[in-house]
Amino acid sequence: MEDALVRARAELVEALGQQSSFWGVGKVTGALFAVLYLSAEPMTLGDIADALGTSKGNVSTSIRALEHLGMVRRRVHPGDRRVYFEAETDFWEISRRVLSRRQKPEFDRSFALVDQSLGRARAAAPSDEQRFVAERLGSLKAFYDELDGIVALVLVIDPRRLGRLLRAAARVRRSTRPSLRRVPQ
Amino acid sequence: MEDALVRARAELVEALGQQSSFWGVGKVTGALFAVLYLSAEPMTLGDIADALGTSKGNVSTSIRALEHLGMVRRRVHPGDRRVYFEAETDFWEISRRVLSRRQKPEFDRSFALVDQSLGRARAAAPSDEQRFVAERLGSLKAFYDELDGIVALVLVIDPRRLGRLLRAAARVRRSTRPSLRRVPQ
DNA sequence: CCAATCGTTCAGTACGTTTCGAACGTACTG
DNA sequence: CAGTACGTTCGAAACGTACTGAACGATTGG
Repeated sequence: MEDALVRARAELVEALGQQSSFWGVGKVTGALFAVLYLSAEPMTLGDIADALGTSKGNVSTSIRALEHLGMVRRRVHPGDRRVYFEAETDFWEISRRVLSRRQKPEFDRSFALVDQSLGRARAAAPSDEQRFVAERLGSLKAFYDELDGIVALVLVIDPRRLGRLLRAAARVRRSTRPSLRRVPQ
Repeated sequence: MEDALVRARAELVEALGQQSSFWGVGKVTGALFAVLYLSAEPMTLGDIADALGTSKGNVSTSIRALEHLGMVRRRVHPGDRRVYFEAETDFWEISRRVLSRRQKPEFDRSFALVDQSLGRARAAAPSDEQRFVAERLGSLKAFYDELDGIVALVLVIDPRRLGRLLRAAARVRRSTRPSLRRVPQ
């Protein structure tokens, strides 16, 4: 029965719709991507609106967000004034872009604030209180520094290399500290 | 002037309050943690409410969320019926817990849905359409698989080892493909 | 040049989430 | 046994965000 395909589609649409907040986008936006991703042919804005059961206006707005994240491409056929949309299929590339365009700036802002706060605390008049606050802020900054380095690296490194690297690291760790191996349920 | 310390505190409170949504908690919750983190002594619920300029009820709710994430500990002194709260200071430990208790389950649910969807698509009656959908879902699942492996690893691995590892990987990459080195602004 | 079709915009609205604050239960004090 | 000092709970309000639907400009074909 062809019905199975329909259900498969519907389920992915729901799945991506649900975890849309993870990417930092609206529910419709996630579902929209799912629809495009599972469509063999590029779709027009009206097609998508129908498939999602929502308004064209909504789709227009959502799709712009996806374009901005590099998750959707726009394609125009000569002699056809409709605009066709199709999904980007390289998820590692998508992740990189989402990370760098959405998460990273936010992270950087926060980082700068912590830095500034630390500077202020260090400049304050010496006291037990001052030393305590400065030390805590120092620890926090150190953490942010490391995290920042990791994120920056993930943005540059090849995902397959990353996978291999981590697997290798895991092997070393397992053989070093076997007590931490996961207990089979 | 002692004022600098006060401002340093206020700035961190604001910083963590702002990026609170990153951890998946409310604004007050992030600010609350900042207050506790910069307090030399453990604080009672009333203290915190005063410091934040919010209600005790609000703090009570928020602090429970932080406890559940392992970001705050509760401590009772014998002969004092007040409850004191103090911040967890090991951020790597915190990250691990937040990741495993909040992000991971959500991720797993989504993962299962994709898996199920793929199963359904593969079971559907063969056709061009069916092959296309099955292939796309297969790619998505492969991506999720890799991602899942990475997350699982990060949850187990020692952060310092991770940092060293990534730095090493970056060095290799830089020397291999110097053209990708970042252009100094 | 008109009608139809397409994507975009925006003000209004519906919805979910966060926050407040009063009421409550409990445990200690005198 | 009051009275007080806690932390908790919960309904109501405030708030922000996502969505709707009509109006609009642009483009194309008749």
